[in-house]
Amino acid sequence: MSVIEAIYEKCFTSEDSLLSLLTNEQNDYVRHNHTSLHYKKNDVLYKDGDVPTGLFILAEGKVKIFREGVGHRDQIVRMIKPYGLMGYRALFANETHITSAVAIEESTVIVIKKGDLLKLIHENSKFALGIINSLAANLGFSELRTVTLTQKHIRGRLAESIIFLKDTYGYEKDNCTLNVYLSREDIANLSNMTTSNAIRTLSAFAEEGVISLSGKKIRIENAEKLNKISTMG
Amino acid sequence: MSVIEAIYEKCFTSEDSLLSLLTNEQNDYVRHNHTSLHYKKNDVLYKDGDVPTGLFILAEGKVKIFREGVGHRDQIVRMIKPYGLMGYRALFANETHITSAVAIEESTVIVIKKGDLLKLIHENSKFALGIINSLAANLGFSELRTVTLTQKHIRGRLAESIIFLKDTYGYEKDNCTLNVYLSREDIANLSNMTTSNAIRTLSAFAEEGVISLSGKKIRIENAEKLNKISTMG
DNA sequence: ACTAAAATGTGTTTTTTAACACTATTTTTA
DNA sequence: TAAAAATAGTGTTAAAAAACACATTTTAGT
Repeated sequence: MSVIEAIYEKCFTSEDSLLSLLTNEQNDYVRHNHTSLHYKKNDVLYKDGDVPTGLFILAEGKVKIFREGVGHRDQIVRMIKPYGLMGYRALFANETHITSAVAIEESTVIVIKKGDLLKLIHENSKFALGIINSLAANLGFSELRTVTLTQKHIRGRLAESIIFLKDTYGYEKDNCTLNVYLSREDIANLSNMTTSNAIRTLSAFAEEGVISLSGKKIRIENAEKLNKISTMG
Repeated sequence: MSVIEAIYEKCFTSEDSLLSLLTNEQNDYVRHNHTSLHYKKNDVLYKDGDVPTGLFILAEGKVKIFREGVGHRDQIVRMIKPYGLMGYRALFANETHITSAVAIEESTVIVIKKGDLLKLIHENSKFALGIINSLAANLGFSELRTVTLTQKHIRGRLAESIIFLKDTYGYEKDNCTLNVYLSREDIANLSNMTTSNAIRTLSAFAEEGVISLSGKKIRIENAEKLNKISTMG
């Protein structure tokens, strides 16, 4: 099995994946009834206003979900890691998309179209509960985020974003470099601040020995201090 | 049938209520297997940190869902109207509550306990889809709200909150008075601003003829202008 | 009805952060 | 590989909104 095939396979079998909740029969059905899409860095998966077509499951890569707000300023509202779900919120709410999804690195996606998805939910209550669990977790994240983005000061917001990126994508082998590479602008859009302030505050953290920077690489040097900044503001 | 009984009955039959998706048999089951709770203004339904016990359906009244943030400043993240669901997000995410729910006026709630709820979902995929639809709608609201609360300026945020209250609770018989009475502090907590600024900005809107104020009564005098303030900032 | 407490309202000061203007560096691409 | 474009970085100014300090009014409890 090639590397690509192995990754693809895990999307159907990993217990982290929603698809692992399918019956053998359903699993088989989906294997023969889905679309597989490949995206390069900066490619658009869907955009604000589009009609949702189905459930997107990220097999490999990283995706940002954001909404354009006042004066072309984007707010990143979610970040997707492998086995994460996308494009289903609008579908289930019977709305058009209110956010856009863009690959931040090369990504592979499995798409299950609306009709098939509803069939799976109808047949399999465990699968339905998996969807419910995912939406509930997302809603919790969004509500927590609303509070911190509105109430914490710049340093607290940035520290929290760095911790969020660590929790979502983890470290590289060295156990301290964030396993995700974002532009300063994306970091700003995640943290509700201007790009200038993201740059400035990252530099301040580096100066204080909390993190260290080298291009887009961010290393957490003092996790405790970072937590404190995130919590205390 | 008394007024109370009629309200209660509608919760099981109104097509706006999730319970209308139940089969006759299930409907009957729930009628005999639920708790009915009554709350006075300012009573706590559940609070941040509590273990979720079941699905709360608001039969009558109004409830605010909020989270205490930095320095005891609350952020209201949802407002519930009759037939609205509460307390189910944490339950489905297998978490403790991350928000608190407090009645803003006398309220009646129907509680379906976790076991029964899971049984209903297992048996009835339409009901499951109803839950999914509700979570998806809430998530959309939360994501939109995150963007406006972080990006709009005070006037835009307050205007949007007033429109939100109108959309949620509607007008009184006069067709222009908001059918909900909030303290200035609650309005501030809904709009991410200090109480002083909520008071000041409400006065400014009244001065400009956009709204008129009389105690906790808010009348929309110029909906078009209000929309413009909300949209343009 | 009377008092204490809570909520509302207003002016001033201070803090935070965006906006702006620009340089330097890195990355694309022609 | 040189030019152009995009990204990163820095200092300064301006705007927005919080914090603070009170006065006034309304509400709740005895």
